[in-house]
Amino acid sequence: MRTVGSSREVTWPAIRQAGIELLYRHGFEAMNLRELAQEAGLKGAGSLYNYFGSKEDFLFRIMSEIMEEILVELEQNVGPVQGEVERIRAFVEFHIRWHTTRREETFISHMEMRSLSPARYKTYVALRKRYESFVARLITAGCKSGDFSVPDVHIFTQSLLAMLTSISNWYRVGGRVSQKRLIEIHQQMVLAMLRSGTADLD
Amino acid sequence: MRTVGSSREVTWPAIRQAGIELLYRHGFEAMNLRELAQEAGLKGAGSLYNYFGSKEDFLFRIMSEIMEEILVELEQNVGPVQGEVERIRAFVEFHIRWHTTRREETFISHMEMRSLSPARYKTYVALRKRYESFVARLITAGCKSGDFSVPDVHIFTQSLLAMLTSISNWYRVGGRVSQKRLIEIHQQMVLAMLRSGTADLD
Amino acid sequence: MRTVGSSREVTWPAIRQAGIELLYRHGFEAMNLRELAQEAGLKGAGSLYNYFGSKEDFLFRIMSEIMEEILVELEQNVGPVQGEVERIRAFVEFHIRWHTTRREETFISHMEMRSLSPARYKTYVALRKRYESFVARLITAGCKSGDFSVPDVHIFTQSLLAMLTSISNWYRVGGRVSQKRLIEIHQQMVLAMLRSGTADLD
Amino acid sequence: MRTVGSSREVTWPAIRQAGIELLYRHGFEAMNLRELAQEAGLKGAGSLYNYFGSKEDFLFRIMSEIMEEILVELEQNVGPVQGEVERIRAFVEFHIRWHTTRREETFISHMEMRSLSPARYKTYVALRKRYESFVARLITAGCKSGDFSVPDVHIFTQSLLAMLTSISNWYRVGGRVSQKRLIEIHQQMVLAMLRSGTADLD
DNA sequence: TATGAATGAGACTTCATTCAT
DNA sequence: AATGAATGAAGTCTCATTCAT
Repeated sequence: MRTVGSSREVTWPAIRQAGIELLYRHGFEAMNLRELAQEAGLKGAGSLYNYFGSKEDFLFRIMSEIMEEILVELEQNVGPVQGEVERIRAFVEFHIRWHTTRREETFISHMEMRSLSPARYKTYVALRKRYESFVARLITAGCKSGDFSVPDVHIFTQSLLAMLTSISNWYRVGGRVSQKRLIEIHQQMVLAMLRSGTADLD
Repeated sequence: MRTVGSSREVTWPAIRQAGIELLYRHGFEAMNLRELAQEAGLKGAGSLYNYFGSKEDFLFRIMSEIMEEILVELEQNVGPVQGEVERIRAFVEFHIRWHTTRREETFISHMEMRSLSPARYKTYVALRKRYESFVARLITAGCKSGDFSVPDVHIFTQSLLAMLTSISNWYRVGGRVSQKRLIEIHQQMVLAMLRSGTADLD
Repeated sequence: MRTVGSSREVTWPAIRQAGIELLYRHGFEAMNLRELAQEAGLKGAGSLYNYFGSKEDFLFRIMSEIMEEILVELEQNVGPVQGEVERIRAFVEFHIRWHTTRREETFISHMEMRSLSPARYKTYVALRKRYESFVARLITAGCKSGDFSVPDVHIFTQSLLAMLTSISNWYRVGGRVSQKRLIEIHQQMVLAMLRSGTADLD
Repeated sequence: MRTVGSSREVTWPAIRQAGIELLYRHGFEAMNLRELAQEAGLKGAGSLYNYFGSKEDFLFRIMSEIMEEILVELEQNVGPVQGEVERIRAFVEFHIRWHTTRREETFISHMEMRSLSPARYKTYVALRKRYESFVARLITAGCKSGDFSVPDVHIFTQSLLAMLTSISNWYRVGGRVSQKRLIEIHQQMVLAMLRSGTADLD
């Protein structure tokens, strides 16, 4: 007898949530589907195959959903803001907020790319590039408007994202620094960096 | 028939080199000892156990050796330099140089921590902390001397290292940007960041 | 393609039977799970892990089931008999019959105790003690009733059981001596022993 | 550099002693040569092969030496005694004394026969048969002289030896019963058994 | 005769995946 | 859509044995 109410709309979210937890704790290679099934409330790993075609397919779905979600939220949070300085401030806030609130997802997104098959890797990288491009365009715009001045937009974008994303590695809710202050500090640092040199607008 | 002259002084370095390569390509969980043995010039995986007690012990040795090496080189390259500004410039250069030259080691050091047992994890983190402390002390000194001014030394250190380390993710020798220019750009960026706010000298 | 109808009720008995055979022929350390799987009608040793958690757990289950079985049969065969002399005769018959009919089980039960983990060893010894206690109580009762007279009940019990159990080492069905005669001879010997000295009824 | 004084006359006894200990503790299949080497004061298992040709050969040597020793002592202790009743008393004393004093050797001799190759098994069984024959002849002589009367000399011999040997399983020096009393009790029990029925002198 | 290291075989165990029910 | 069981492949690790030094 199966649990009442089990169905696609109930089971997949349970798998998804358990999956993120397990991917975060053990990593893709080290996690196993038996445990995933159990944590998702299923008795046997076989049932999972009603929801994905293979373990790697599962990983890809999790990672894609996360990426799509952040893209939607990025647009919602930063899209409407006017003025390059305000936009970059909004971006820093959004990025830090997301990556500290959803540490597990952040971690997975970065760590598990290597476990994707070449085809899915490409697809995923394309998705992620849309995020990076958003930032790169923002900076380029700021350079054109004269608000920013950086030596190399691409390098800058990479370094900026690495710096902001890395916060999730050490930040703990309820720690020495509040999220609000964390954001302020980084807004300040980023703006300083954004005036560090001559832009090349290639 | 075994290779003449094979012995501890020859075999361990071979294992180490092959190990770094495999850890980089596949990750700890996905790599396997048969392949490691083969790439190290051994016929069977069993022979490896003359050099470590378990797969995880192998990982720990590799990671520790890398960390110890970088600590020695850090001291050699930055230790003698005088003046905080020059020291930070030397550090940026050293860090970028090491992490772009030894991309595989860098990658491993960051990705595979999670595969260490709790005890070894602790030991390794302590080793790594010595590197971070070096940088934190440098920045603190600069703040005291008035050369630098940052909102929070600890946060700054973390973000700085993440930014610089991340270069190894995308930098390719022979790419659009020379190593020399890469270093200059980041020295400039870092110095800008280092004047981004009021220091707290806790 | 797997055999239709295979399921827990079919497979475990097959494993059990094959297991007893292999434990008898090779001993616990020398037997291997590949062969066990094959003899039980399974393709790979991995399948066995649906039925036990480890090789040692397998041993424990086999040994426990045997012990539980003999305890049930002891009760059925000797329990109802009245009068100490008749009871001891019934016991000798039952013990010899069981141990010569089920030589493999007997052998395993004695030889493989050493391969149990300390915890399981303890559990198993407790089970076995129930058998020994049954005999010890029988002899004690006989001493009290004046039918028997032995120097030391505990020592006597141990030696008696060793003697009777050892029959399975050399007895072969269809040999020089019939099972019936074997039983008679030992009943006679045991009764002689049971009148060999002054009882201590501690 | 090897330990001074290491030589055949020193090393083999060390191996022998360590071997008996390990065979007793772990059993033949479960013991391993690395540990044996170490406990014998050698650094590597390779050295052992100066003293035996294979692990099984090692086992055979240990077991044979033990058997030969007990045969010599049997002759020394029981051979000179006159009169069947006195001889059987002497035998019971000797057997119990040997098997309780040298518990490890006793245990090994019984448990590890199964690990011998067929050829060595045969050789070893022949050796052991000499011991059993000694006892069988003693009983036969007693039956002829009218001192004893047993239903079946062969069965009796087997059961007698099993009973006496089993003492080593539970007897502990310093326990409830002294060795002296243990011997007396069994002498009494054995003599009772020896008058339990009509001898067949086949 | 001892040592250190290599070999090769094999062991237990785990796991993604499949499939009848 | 879930379950229980089987499959097959692979992985880590152990160990007797060999051999150059």
